[in-house]
Amino acid sequence: MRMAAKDLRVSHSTVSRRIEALEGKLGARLFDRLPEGYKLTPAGIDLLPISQELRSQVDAYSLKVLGRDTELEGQICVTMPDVIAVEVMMPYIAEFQSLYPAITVRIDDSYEVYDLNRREADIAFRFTNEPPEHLIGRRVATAYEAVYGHKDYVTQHDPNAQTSTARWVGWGLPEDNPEWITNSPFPNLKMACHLNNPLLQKQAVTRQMGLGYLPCAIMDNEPDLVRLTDPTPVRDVWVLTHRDLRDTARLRVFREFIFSKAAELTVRFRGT
Amino acid sequence: MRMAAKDLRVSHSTVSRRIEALEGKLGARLFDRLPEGYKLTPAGIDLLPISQELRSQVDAYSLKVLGRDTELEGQICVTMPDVIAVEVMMPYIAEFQSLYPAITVRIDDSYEVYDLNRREADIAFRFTNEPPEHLIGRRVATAYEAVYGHKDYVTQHDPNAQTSTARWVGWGLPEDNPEWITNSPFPNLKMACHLNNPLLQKQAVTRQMGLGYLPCAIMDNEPDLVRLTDPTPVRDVWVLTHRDLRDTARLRVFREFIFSKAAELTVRFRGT
DNA sequence: TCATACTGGTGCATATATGCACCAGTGGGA
DNA sequence: TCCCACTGGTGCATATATGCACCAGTATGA
Repeated sequence: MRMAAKDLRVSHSTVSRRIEALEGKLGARLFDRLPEGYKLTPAGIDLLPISQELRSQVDAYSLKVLGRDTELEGQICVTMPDVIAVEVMMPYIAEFQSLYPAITVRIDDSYEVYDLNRREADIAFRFTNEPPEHLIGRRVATAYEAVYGHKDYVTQHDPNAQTSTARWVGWGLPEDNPEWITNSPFPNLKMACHLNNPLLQKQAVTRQMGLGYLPCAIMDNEPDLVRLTDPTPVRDVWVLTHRDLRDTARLRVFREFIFSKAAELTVRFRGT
Repeated sequence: MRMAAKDLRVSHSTVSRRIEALEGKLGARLFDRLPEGYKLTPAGIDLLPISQELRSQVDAYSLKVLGRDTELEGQICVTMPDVIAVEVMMPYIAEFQSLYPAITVRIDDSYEVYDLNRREADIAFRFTNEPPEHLIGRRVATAYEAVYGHKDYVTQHDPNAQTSTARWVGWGLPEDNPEWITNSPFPNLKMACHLNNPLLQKQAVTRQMGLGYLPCAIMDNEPDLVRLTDPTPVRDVWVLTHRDLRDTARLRVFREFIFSKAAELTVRFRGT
C-alpha cells in the first residue's frame, strides 16, 4: 500500500482511506490487512481485472482525445465584414490554407454581431474600440479612413471650388448631416446616392459617381482613386474567440497565423 | 446539466465543476455550453459509450459483490413513498433496527422510480398492480382507499345534501373531472384545493378544508376523521429488490422481517 | 536482545470539493 | 412587452479529502 501510494503520488494515508471508502460503498472487503501488507480478498481478486480493464479504456480514450486536439484538421468558421474578406483577407486565407491543407476555413461574411457563445462562429474579426469582455483576442490593426475620389472626377468636379459640383457617396437612409460629412473638408457637398455596403460605395466612387469616406485598406488598391484627406484612425481591428476555444489547436494556429501578419495588416489598414 | 445533478443527487454547481475539472485533465472539451444547455462535442460523443460501459461494469461488479455478502451488518437503502414511511412503516423500521443493531437502514422517501440496477436503492416499496419483471419480490398488502372527512366538517357540510357545500381536497393541477371523483358518491362537489402530497392532503382533511379520497393506512390513525365510503382496493403493495441481491444477507433478513409483518400490513392497508 | 526498517492506522492542520444563494442570459407564453 | 421558468456560472461558507507527523506492531540482522 505504501508502494502504491508512491506510484499514485499521494500519501499512503490517502490510499488507505480511499480503499476504506470504496470498501464501505461496496459493502465488501477488498484487502486483508496483514502485518506484511495488504492482501487481496476473493472480492478484491475479482475486481482486479475489471479495474485494469477500466483503466485501459480510460487511458486509451485520453490518448485519443489528446491526439485529436493536437491534430490540425477540421473546419474553422471565421466571421468578418464581407468588404474585409473580399478586399483584404482573401490572400491571407489562401496562404493559411496552403500551409494547413487539412484545415477548412469557412468565411461568414457579415456585419452582424455573431454570437460566439452559440458557436455561430469560432473566430470573429471585429472593428471596435470596445471588444466584448467575455471574448479573448488581440488587436491586430487600426483601421484608418480618408476621403477618396476618382482622379478624373476630382479634376472635373473640384470639391474645393466655391460652388463645387462634386457630390458624396453616402450610406443608407436616413443620413442628413452625418458627422463624417460635417467633420470633413467638404461639408457642403450634396449626396449623389445612398449605399449600405462599402463594396458598393467603392464601386460608385471608382465609377465617378462621387466622393467617399472609406477605409484605406479597401481603397488604396485601386490605382485610379486619389486620397483627398490624410488617413484618420477610426476603430481597432480585433481578432476574437471565445475563451473556451482558446486551446483548440486549429483555431490557435489560425489566430497565430493572423497575429504573425499583424505588421502587414497594420500597414494595410493605415493606408499607404 | 441541472437534470444530471438531480439524478446524481449533487448540486448543479458540483456537476459543472466536475465536468470542467475532467475537461482540464483530458485537455479536451466534452461539452459546448449553449444557452439552452450543455451539448456534447465530438470528444464528448466519443466518451459517452465508453463511460456507459464503465458504469455498467462497475454496477455489475457492485451487484455481484453485494449479492455474495453474508454479514448481517452494513447499510441497506430502502425507497418508499414518504407518506408510507411516515405514517405506516416507521414502527417496523425501528423494530427491525433493534433486532439487527449492526444494520443501518436508510430510507429514501420518494415516489420516483428508482433504478435498482444502478444501486440507487437496495429495496423498493412499490404501489402497483404490475411490478417490473426484472425485479423480484413479494406482494405484502393491498392498499385500500376511501372517502374521509373530519367528523365536524361532515356535520356542517353534509356531502349527501342536495346542494351540498362540502368540497374535495384534490391532487395537483390540472385535474378536471378525475375518475376518483366521478366514481365517488359525491361527484358534484367542488374543489377546495390541489395538493400533490398525501400527507398534505391528510392535513387538509384533518383541518376541515374538505373531503379526501385517500389510503386507509394513513387516515385511520386519526380519530377525528370519519370514513364516508367503504374501503376500495386500489393497488398492491410490493417489496422488491434486484435479483442479484436476493442472497445478500442483510437485505434478505430485512425482506423476511417485512414479509413476517404481512398479516399486520394487510390489515393496516385494508383499513379497520 | 536490541536497533533498524518496514508495515498499517490515525489526529490534526490545511487544501480542496461541495452546497447554497445569487447572478445574468435566454426563450416562451400571456 | 413583460413575466416566469429555465439555463450555466460563481463567491463564499462549510464539508470533506489530503498530507504530515506520529503511533504501534512486526520482522530481520547484528
